[in-house]
Amino acid sequence: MDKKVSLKDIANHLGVSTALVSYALNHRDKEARVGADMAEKIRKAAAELNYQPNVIAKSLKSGKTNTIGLIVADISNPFFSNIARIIEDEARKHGYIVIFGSSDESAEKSKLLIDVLLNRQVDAFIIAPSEHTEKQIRNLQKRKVPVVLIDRYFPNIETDFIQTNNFQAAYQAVDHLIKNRREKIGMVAYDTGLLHMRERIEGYKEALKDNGIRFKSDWLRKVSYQHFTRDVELGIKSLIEPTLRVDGFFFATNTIAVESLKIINQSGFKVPDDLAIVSFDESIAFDFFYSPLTYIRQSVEEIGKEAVKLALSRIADKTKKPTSVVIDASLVVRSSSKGAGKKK
Amino acid sequence: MDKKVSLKDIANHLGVSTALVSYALNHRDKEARVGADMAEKIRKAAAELNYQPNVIAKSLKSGKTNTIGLIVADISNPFFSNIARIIEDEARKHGYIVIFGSSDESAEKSKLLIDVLLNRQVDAFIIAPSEHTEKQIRNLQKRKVPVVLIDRYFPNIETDFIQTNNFQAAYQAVDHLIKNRREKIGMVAYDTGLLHMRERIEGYKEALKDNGIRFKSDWLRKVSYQHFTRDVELGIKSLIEPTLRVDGFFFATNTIAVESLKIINQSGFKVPDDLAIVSFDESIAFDFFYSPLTYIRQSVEEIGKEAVKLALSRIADKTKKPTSVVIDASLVVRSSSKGAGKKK
DNA sequence: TTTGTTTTGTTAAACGATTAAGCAGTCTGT
DNA sequence: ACAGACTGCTTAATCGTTTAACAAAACAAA
Repeated sequence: MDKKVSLKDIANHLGVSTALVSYALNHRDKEARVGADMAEKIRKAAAELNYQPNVIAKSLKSGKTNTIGLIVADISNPFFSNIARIIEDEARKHGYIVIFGSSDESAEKSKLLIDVLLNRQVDAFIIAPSEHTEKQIRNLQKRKVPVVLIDRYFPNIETDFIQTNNFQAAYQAVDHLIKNRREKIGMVAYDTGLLHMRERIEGYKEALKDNGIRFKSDWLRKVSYQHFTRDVELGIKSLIEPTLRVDGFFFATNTIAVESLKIINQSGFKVPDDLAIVSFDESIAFDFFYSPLTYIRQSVEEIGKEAVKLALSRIADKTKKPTSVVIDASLVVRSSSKGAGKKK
Repeated sequence: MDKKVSLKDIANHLGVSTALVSYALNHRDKEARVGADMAEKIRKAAAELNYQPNVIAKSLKSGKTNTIGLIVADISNPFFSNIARIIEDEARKHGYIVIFGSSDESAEKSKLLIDVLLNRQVDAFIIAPSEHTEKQIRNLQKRKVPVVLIDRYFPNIETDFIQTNNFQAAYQAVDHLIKNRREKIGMVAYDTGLLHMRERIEGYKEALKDNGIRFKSDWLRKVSYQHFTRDVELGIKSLIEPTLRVDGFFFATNTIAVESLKIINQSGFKVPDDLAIVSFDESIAFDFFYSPLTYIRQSVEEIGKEAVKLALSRIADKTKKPTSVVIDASLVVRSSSKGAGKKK
């Protein structure tokens, strides 16, 4: 009961060929014309010997590993680990397992990860792509490796992707702030060319415009991944200074929001009276902020499930036209964005 | 530049045997006595053709997959996703990748996962074991599959494991509460036989005892995974009722704490004046609770790194005596446990 | 000129499965 | 009685590597 038993072991044990054993265990009795009693005998022996097929060998033969490679910015970020969990469950339902890697928003790390996973012959990639990784994605496509992008996408690459309707969500959030009587709304976003971020910014601007508020470029603060803490602090502080003195904030992600809230907490300004706040994404922190945050809820459930679905259908048909799925987000209104001034 | 190029392709391209190519690319020039210029030629060709070895084939031959299987209760739980991130980085440094699975604290799911990963021929497991999975762990050991347990362990199984010193940490936490003039301290823990939980409870009791406080069994509330929300609510509510009216809480995990804080928030009791609080683990929520929580900080960094280290060393030597690593946790004191009553 | 020693390759088996093709027997129908 | 179909199983190639064992040629030593 020590070394693993192989097909050959079963074959020897019964004095038959490995071919027969393979057919029987794969329930190919009919096509392969395996005798009924022999099939039974083989399956019984397999069970007795506790035979477990060697998936590696299977993969080598079939060229399929039943493995999905998942690349996100950081698996320890709740947004991604939540998606990872959904993807894991969904993948296993279909007999796939998930290998993951964190790119830290770095194109080089991303490339390394893709190479590693490619060598592992993953059947498909699910990627939340970092900036400047277009070439990597294109390369995968050229090699006919199924790729599904999540959370972000590249407009000039035809890929399967699934994404929240960032424009709509941002628009809705900012519109909500304005409807709650805020007029000077600051936004803190990541300094990246990635489209999802640009869409959020566009939604913000459009909502201002449609409400007759002229966008001031000082209201938009872009923070870098490298100097995140510093940039957020500087950004928030300058936005609440008398010169600008915004009365509302729209945060482009939960990480930005969490960091910003710390600064706001130190500032003495009160939410929502002095400052109204809406953030993208969720965070358990939002629930415990003294004025629970209004936030944009992306359906990680749907993103994850759809991502696996797209991946599997592309594995099944590599030539089909790319599908893009855009899902609407919902605004969860809580106290941080309550109306200010006169009107209740 | 489409289909992947194999050793054979390079061999054909140069008109040599695959063996030679293999030797050259593995830099076995010396042992295999490959001509210096030929070796050069082969390596150049490989680079030109962008040869990437097929890891699956390698694995089949070598019996090694350079893969670590990670099984935790839930990858979307920050505690585990943080560990996962460390393990991922650490594993990749050594040429390993990580496949993960979430067991949801269920022994059946755990068994399924182990079987799946076993079939994938993972070189080692890193597992945060669920209750009633002793047999599964023993089985792996019997089959000589390297296993490292993290976060929890089984006292009657000799395994490599790495764990926080739960007793010490809990003792320290509760002792701290008492030193801050709390005398009726409630504890909410998971209802599980797993030793890590029992150790936390023991630490709690011992701290009470050493401080001359007689433990009342009503103070200890065990909540099930299945009826988590309900159990927590009932537990907290009964503990703050006049009959018991505890003046301090010790929460056994961050999940319990987060859920409990919600109830406490509704209760009207104030932290730390009416109730002092210390929790195990971290949570971003703790930072934003109006009275930031004092908590026990486990070093996920150390747990993750050590887990990989133990796994690799066991892969290298399967017969060595199991190593157990116990790391001390540190108490991060903040306002939620500030002294009550007279004494500042 | 043999015999040995190096040097530089090649051959072929192996890892553990899958699967097309082949080969005896046994039936069936006319 | 004999072609053809069917049954039940085996052979052997294959996936992409690795590696032990062998071989051929060049060269040195006797």
